[in-house]
Amino acid sequence: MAPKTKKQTRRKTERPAEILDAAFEEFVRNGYAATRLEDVAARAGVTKGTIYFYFETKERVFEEMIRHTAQAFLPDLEGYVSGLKGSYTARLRDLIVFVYRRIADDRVSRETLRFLIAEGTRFPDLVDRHYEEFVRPMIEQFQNILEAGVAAGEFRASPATTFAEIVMSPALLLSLWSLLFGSRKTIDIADFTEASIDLLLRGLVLS
Amino acid sequence: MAPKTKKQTRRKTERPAEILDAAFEEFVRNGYAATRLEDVAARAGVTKGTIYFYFETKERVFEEMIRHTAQAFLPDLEGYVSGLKGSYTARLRDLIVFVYRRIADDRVSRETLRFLIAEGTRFPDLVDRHYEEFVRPMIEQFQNILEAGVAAGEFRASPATTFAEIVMSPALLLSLWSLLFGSRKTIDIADFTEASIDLLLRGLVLS
Amino acid sequence: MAPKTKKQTRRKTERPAEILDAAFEEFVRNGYAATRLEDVAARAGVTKGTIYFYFETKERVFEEMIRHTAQAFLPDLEGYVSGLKGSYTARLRDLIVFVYRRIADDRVSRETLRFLIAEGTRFPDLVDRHYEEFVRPMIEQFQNILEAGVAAGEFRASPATTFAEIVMSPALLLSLWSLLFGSRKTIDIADFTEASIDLLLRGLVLS
Amino acid sequence: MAPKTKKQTRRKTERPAEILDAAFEEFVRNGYAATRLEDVAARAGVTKGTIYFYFETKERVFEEMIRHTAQAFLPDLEGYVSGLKGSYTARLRDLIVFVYRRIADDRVSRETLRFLIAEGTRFPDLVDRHYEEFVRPMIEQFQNILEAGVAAGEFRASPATTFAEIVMSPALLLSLWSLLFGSRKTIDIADFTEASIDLLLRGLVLS
DNA sequence: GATGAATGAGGCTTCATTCAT
DNA sequence: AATGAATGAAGCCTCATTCAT
Repeated sequence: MAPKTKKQTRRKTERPAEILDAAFEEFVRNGYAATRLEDVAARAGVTKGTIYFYFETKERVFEEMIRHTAQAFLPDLEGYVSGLKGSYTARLRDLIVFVYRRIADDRVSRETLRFLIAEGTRFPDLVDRHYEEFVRPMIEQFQNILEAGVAAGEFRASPATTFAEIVMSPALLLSLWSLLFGSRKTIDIADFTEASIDLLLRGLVLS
Repeated sequence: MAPKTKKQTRRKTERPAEILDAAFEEFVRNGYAATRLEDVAARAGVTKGTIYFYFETKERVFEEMIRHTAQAFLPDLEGYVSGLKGSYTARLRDLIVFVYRRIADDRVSRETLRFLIAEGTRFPDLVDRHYEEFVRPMIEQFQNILEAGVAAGEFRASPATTFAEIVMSPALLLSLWSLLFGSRKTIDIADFTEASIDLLLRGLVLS
Repeated sequence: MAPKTKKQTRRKTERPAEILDAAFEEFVRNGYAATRLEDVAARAGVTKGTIYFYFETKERVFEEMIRHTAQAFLPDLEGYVSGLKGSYTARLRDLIVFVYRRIADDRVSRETLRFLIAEGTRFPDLVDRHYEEFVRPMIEQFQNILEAGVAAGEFRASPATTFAEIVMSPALLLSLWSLLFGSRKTIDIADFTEASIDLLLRGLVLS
Repeated sequence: MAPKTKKQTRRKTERPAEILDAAFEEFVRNGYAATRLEDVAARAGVTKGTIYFYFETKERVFEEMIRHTAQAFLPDLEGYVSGLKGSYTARLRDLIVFVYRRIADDRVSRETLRFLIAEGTRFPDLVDRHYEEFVRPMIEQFQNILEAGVAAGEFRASPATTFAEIVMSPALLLSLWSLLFGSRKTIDIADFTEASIDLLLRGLVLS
């Protein structure tokens, strides 16, 4: 096993990921239509042709890029949830902080949201896939805690406990705020999160 | 003034608006980059050249279209707010219903949000303009009610009263939901709104 | 009626034909695949874009080019045949000379045959169209004369009189010869035609 | 020599022929320009690189393919002719049947003709080579019989006896017919051949 | 001998924009 | 005001060819 073989093998294996990483950056910079595959190639350190060796079309690059950057959130989420302890109030608070950080703070998640909103009409399968792998699991986790909290007599059985989406909505606002205004107008994420949690728990928890 | 002249005059005056309406539909259908000015022209019942008589570039058409469709929200909002009566709780509830309908239910607002998210990087002025004309006034109105409610001893002086954006976040979620999933996955807007209001007021109002 | 208007109108009308004429020359020079539309444009004195204003694709240019160059043979043939006089032997001879000249001598017909052979698999409709407009009428005219000649007792009722195609075959050989060998190997068309006619009539005519 | 070695050796020797056979099929299917060497490779069960081990360029593959498929006609022809017996009329008839079958009936000959017509301008050497190895020998054989028949007093000394090509022309028509119309329009080869022979001999043979 | 990853020139096609009428 | 023919820059994609392994 000469190192040479190893190097090339690694190359062949890593190339697609390198290309998709470069694609992410270029698509972020210019949007789907205004991005030239040649620039993606240049950023990845290859030439146009190489991209077409791994991906059939520009659309395919985009789709795979979304898939690529979206990987491995589910395990994180489930791992985190299974580690939650304490009262349901505490668990809800912790999960909110965890999820808000992911949605509002993480550049990749944020820009992926932009892609899905901007190009979702052209790539409905991507959106649905994202729903299954991101949105639904997240909502279900919140739902679980809400229902368990209600069952445990910790939370009030309000209509809001059937709309776990509500709990996520301030995080979405933060994400959109960042997408729209970038650094021109900022919201203090920590304070905003705290305020949201405060409001939420006051509305939920039985006094 | 023969009727012909009159009609033609009206035509001349309406042309730009007709073009912008057509542009809105085409940009919705395809997104900014994938929309061809020729299709806009066809939909408006004119030819490409005519568009260039009224607008300098495709970018200009897009910008004017955003302005055009966004007009006349401010007066509505201020008119509505000035008509609010009763307790601050009641006023807040009424304003939320009014605003949610606008943000979540109105196709034009929704698609404008998509445009701003998708193309905001390319048109930061548009976004900022929108902030001034939509987002800030809305937030201020909520802020006013929240502060007045606190001052009146109706609302708790929670951190949330300094983040009026939170109040709008469920509406944004509804809007995004619709942009992403269209008719594939729906949330009952009325129920969702009620649940949001319920949660919010429980969190805010002093018992 | 300013001459300017006239000029432009004429332009608009003539452009397609000019492009197709240029296309014929370029396709002859390089074949279908190796011809660049840009060269066609240059030869026609326009730019690439103009071609796409009039024709959807390169394939369409090719198809229309074939149609364009093929026009107006049918009228010639029928006109010629209706003018034929004398014995059927004489008529047959005259028609052979007329048709051979067309098939073997005319560069456009010859190169069209090459196009059809080379690209016929890709454009079967073109081939079938050509059969209907060229081959079948020609055969029918020969068939008519052969049958009339037999009926009149001038020709022998041989199996060949049911295969009028045979009569055309020496012309095809001449055409192919020219397509294959160009000026490298030549056959004296007049002599060859005479020899063919001589052989044919000896085989057909009742002594 | 283990059987493995033997097999591999045989492989090595046969590879070029296998590639050329595959090339023939692909070139038939798509024409020269539209055929991708990768498809040739796939059909031959090798990879692109292998083709370049045996052939320098795509042009070379094409040229060699033509040579490869064209091999071994000359021996057949000469063998057949040397076996002919009987009157010159009978010999001519037999040779016509033999040659017609080859030209009109054999798929390889037919498609080779298509290649030569389609790409002959780009590969004049191929055409000339074909002339020397196919066309000229064939014509000479006919010429020989015609001249011998005239000398023997069997055939009339008509101008046609100096144009042996005429004798081959119905076969060419059959071949072209098949190339152009494939199975869409068919001519009964046997009947057509009989009719041609009948006509020809009536025109040639002294009564 | 054979592989297949990588290259890059080249062509088709699109479309924003211009301008003579 | 409006038309629509014409332009030409630009980008996607193909594929013959190379070469390290």
